[in-house]
Amino acid sequence: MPVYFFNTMNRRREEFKPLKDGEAKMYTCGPTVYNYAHIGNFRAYIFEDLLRRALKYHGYKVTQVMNLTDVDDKTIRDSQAAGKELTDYTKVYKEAFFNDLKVLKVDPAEHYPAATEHIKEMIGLIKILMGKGFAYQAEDGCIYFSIAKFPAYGKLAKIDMENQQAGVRINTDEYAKDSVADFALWKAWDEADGNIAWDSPWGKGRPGWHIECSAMSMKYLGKTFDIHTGGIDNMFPHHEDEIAQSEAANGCTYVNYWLHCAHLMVDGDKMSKSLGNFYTLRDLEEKGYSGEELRWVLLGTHYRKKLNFTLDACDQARITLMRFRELFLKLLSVENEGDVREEITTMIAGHKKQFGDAIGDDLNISDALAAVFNLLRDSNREFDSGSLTKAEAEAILAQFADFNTVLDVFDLEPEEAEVPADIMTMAEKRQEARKNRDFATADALRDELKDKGWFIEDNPDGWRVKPL
RNA sequence: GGCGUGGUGCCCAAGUGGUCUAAGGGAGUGGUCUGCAAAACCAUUAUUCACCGGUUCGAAUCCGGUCCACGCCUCCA
Repeated sequence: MPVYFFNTMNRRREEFKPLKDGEAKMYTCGPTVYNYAHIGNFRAYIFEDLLRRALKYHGYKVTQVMNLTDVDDKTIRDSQAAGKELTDYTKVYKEAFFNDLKVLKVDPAEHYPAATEHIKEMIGLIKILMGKGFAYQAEDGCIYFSIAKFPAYGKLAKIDMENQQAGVRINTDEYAKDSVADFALWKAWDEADGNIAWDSPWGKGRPGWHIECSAMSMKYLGKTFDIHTGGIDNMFPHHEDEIAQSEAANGCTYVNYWLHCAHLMVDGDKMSKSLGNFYTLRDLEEKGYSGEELRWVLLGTHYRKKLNFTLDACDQARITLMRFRELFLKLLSVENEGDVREEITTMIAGHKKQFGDAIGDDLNISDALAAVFNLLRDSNREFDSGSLTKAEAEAILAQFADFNTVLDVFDLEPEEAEVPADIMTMAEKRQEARKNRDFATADALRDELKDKGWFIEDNPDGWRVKPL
């Protein structure tokens, strides 16, 4: 079954044709570890997780690289402000980042190269660019990439450099570069860098931001690879610069498919570090939301569409996931003997097909979730009819497990909550009252239990107590 | 100024030339069940897809124009 992606390079939905059959190599722009990542960052990481899981669902072997930017203006600035060594400072946020990924059930990438551990590769790449005449050393000692030497510059962002207004806030006089748009490959050391410096053929200094992605993707994925992902705002200039560096140095196509994820908004406003209106995962965990609930919210909007994040949506996610949980509990309780009826097999297969087609069609999550909800509804209906066999219930649960390899939001083996003895006693007293048709007492006890956080549910064949 | 995205029911949202009198979720309403609830299920809520014009046997889907909202061009996923 073919898989399709919307390729930003051509602004079209295209069939995915990997360089090597059955394998997908992807590179993802990772975090700059100078602070805790916020929920908007995680929107992107969850999109990339969905992408790799969708590829795997369709049988691809995935090799993903995600870089960690642990040296740049911000990490240097903030580590100095904190009075810490750079590596000690970034270590804290690296660890926090991996912990957050775990909470959100983001599958780990195959490689997480850190910029500071690949200085040698970056210098090597800059050497090639210098050798081929694409880069030059300016009077300030920095090495710049000369955009004028790379005519294809702007092909991803569809920017024609001739027509660009010189940025309103750029003071051209401050720069030693030949052209304002030229970007730094290597930054010569200055006092603000403190003790952060590496030796290079061009004097001591540190790499520019863009060069790390080109150098590290080349090392782990090759000169040309299948998929490059990132946030829409990284498209220009960062990804454009990556293309320029890599294609100038290697003389071949850098990436075949570019996938960009839209922004996350909070209550209708753009969220960003500079605006300061952001939630970290910690903030939301403190409010009592689980990783699965947040994952459900971040997963639910198609990646190319702006996602409006609200706490209301998180509350809703809890209720929705509870609906599934209730179904799983019901299915696990089925004991009827018997085979799996043909119609059940057909029903399950139909929903599986819808799900697979949807997730393979540029990650159409809405349609994929529709399939999941359709299975929920049909399963409930079958359960209610009372004819469901244990084998059928297991087949349905197996299908949810299959969906869960992509979604990873369900607990497929939920357990009934432990009910404290005093709560149980009250519930039993209520049943007694109901039996005697003393509904006033029964309802009073039900209200009292509700105040204590427990809910009594009467079923045709009994009753149960569950937490609110 | 340049580049780009989007406007689908009360809300979120899929669908991008015929099976669309438009999927799915939320909310509402009616019903089955229940002592009453809850849960679950059933029914119901867009002859219509921002607006105007065009192409076509046929358009939410293509083309042109208008209006509105938003993003990037500057560190940011």
